[in-house]
Amino acid sequence: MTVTITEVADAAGVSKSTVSKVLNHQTSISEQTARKVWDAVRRLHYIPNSRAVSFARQVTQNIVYLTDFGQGTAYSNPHMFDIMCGVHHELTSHNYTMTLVDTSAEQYAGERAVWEIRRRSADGLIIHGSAVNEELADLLLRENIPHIIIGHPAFHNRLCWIDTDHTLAGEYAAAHMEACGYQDVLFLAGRKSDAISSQRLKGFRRKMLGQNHFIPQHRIGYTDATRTGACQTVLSLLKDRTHPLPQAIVCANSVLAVGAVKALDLLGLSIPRDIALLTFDTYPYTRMLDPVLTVVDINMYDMGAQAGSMMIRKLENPELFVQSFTALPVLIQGESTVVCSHRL
Amino acid sequence: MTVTITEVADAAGVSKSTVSKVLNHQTSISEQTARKVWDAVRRLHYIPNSRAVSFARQVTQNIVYLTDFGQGTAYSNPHMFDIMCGVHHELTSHNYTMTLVDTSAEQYAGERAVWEIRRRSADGLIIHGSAVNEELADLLLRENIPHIIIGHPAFHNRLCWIDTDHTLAGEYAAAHMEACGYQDVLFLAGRKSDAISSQRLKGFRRKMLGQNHFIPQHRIGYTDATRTGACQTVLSLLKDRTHPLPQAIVCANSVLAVGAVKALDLLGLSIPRDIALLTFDTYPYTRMLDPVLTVVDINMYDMGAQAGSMMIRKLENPELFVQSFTALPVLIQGESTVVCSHRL
DNA sequence: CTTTGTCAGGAAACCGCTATACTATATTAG
DNA sequence: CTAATATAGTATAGCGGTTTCCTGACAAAG
Repeated sequence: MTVTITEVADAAGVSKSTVSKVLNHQTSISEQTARKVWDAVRRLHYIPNSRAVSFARQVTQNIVYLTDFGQGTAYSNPHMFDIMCGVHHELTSHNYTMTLVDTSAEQYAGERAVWEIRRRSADGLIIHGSAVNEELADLLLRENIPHIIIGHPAFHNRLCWIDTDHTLAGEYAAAHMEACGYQDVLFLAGRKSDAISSQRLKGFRRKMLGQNHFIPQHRIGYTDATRTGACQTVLSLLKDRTHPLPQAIVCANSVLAVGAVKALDLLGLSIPRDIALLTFDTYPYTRMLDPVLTVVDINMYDMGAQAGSMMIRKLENPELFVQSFTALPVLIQGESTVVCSHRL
Repeated sequence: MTVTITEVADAAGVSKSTVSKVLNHQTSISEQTARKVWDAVRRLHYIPNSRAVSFARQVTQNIVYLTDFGQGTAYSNPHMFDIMCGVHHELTSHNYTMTLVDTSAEQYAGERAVWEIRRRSADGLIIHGSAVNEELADLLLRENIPHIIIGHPAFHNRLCWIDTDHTLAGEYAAAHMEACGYQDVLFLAGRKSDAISSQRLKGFRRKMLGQNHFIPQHRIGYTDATRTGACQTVLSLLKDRTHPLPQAIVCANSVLAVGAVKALDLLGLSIPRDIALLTFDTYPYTRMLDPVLTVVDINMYDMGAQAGSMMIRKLENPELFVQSFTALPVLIQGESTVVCSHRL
C-alpha cells in the first residue's frame, strides 16, 4: 500500500541510491535520469517516510515546545497561545515541525526536557514557563542542548532567552503622555510586590523625569490586583480635592484599567475628555471596553517568532553561544487618549 | 555519546533481542536476566531512540493537529487554545505526542492532511476549522485515515466529528430562566443570518414554549454583531413603553451582552435587581464585567479531551466506524441572575 | 531411557532511507 | 595510444531498534 523508495527505483529503472540523490543533493545525476526518477515519483505518488528519513539522517527536524498548559488556558494565559503561534509559524516556515509537551503534570520538568532530547524526539527545545530552574539550566548547558527560554532566567547568564521589557514599556507610556501633552498623570500601580507593575512604574517614572515631570507621591496609587480594589482606589484619589484632577491615568495592567474605567464612570467623568486613560497589554477585553483603551503592548506573536528564528539560527550554526532578545513594546492608539495635534 | 541498545546488551552480557524484550513484552525472560538488563539500562542512562522505535514499529505514536492558527490568536479565537489543550492532554496521557500544523498558509489543506499521514508523521489527524471541505472528507474516507473533526461537517455523515450544540445551549438558557422565575424574557439575537445565534434562539424558544411561555415577536431583538448595535437595540426596545420591562434579557453572545450591559447602565437599571441578564460562552471579558455575568458555556477543554479520547479509541480498535460526540453545555452562575430560592 | 514439550535466550532479517565507497564509462592530458 | 581524471550510477553498510524463527537445555511423560 505504501510505496517505498525501492519501488520508485524499480519503476524508474535505476537504483535506490540514485532516487535518493535525485530527491536530495542532486549531485552528479544526468538530466535524463533525474526526469525518469521524477516521473516515477509522480506516477506512484511517492512520499518519503519521514520516520525513516529522520532515522537515517540522525536529525529530527522537530522542536519540542515545553510549557505548563494547565487547564484553564485562553483565560488564565492569554499570551501563551500567541507566543506559541509565533514560534510555530517561524519553525514551520523553516521546515521544522513542532510538538507540544505539557510540563504541568511533570515532577521534574528538567528531566523531561533532557529526556526529549536524549530520546531524539527533537533537535531543540523552546521552554516557556515555570519549568525553568537552575537544575534545568545546568542540564541544558552541560548536555549542550539547543534551547530558547521564554522569559529571562535570572540565575544564569549563559542561557539563551527572549523576554519582554516592562521597564521600557513604562517609558513608552510616559513618551505617549508627552506626545499627548498630559503632564499631570496619575499612575495606578498594583501591589508593591508585583514585579511587572513595579517595572512599568519604574520606567514610567524615569522617563517622565527625563521629560521634566516629577511624579509626586500623591500621583501614585497602589492597590490590590482586583478590579474593585482599583475602582475604590481611583475613587478615593480623585475625590481628594486637595489636588486638582490629573489629566490622565496610567494603569499598570488591564485589570486595574477596568476598575479605573468603572470609577470614572461613577464620577461622571468622560474618557478621554475629562481624563485620559492608558494601560498595558492587549488583553481581549481592553478592546471590548467603551471607549477602546490606548495600550502599550508587546506583540507576543512577534516575540514568539523571534524565539523561533533564534532557534533556527542556533541549529544552523551550533557554534553560536549565548543569545538573547528583548521584545520592544508598541503603542496601540485607542480612543482613551488623544495625541496633541488632534486636541486643538 | 548516545548509548544504544547494543551497548546495553553488551553491558548486561545478553543480546539486543533480550534487551528489547525486557524493555517491551517481557515474554519468556527470567527474573534474573531482566534484572541484569535493567541494571545496565540504569547504569548507562539508556533511553531508546524514539525515531528508531517509531521506524521499526511502523507506528508514530503521534497525532497531527491541523488548524488555521492565523496570527492574532488568543483574541480572535479564544476557544481554539482551550480545545487544543484538551486534546493534547488526552493524547499525551495515552503516550501519544501531538504536533501542530497550521493550514492557514496552505492552499489545499486536504492535501496537506493526507500528506502528513502518507509520510508517516502521524497515526491520525485532529482537524479543526475551515480546512474541512468535501474534498478532504473524501480523502479521509478513501484513504481510511483515523481522524476527528472539530465542528460537525454538514456534508458527510460517515466522518468522525465532535461539536457543540447551540440549540441545546439555548434550551439550557430557558431552563435557567424557569429556575429563576423569569417568565417575560427579551432575547437579544444577532443578525438573522448568524447561525449560532439562530440556533440558540431556536432552542431557547422551543424550551420556553415547553415551559408554557410563548416568546412574542416584540421580545426578540435582532441586531448587528457589534457592541454598540446591541446597546442601541436594547435602548430602543426598553424605551418602548407599550410593553412593560422584561424581567430578563438573554443575549445570543457575549459581544451583545457587553452592549446590553452598557444600555442598562445608561437607563439606570440595575442588574439583576431591575433586569437579569444571561449570555453564552465564557469569554474572558464576561468574567471581567461588573456584575459577573451568568453564562451558558461549553467547556472547550473538555470537548477537546473528548476528541482526544475518541482518537485513542479509534486507533486502538480501527474497526470502529463512525463516531460523533456532542458536548453538553453547562450553566455557570454569575451575579447577573438570581435563582428563585435566593430571591425571597 | 527415549520422546515430547516448554521456556529462556540468541541469530538474523527487516523497517525505508542515506551516504560512503566503489565501478564503469567517457573525457582529457601527456 | 596510454594514463590520468571526471562523471554517472550502483552496491552496500549502516541508522537503532523490533520481531520472527530457531537452538539448546531442561522437565515431564511414556
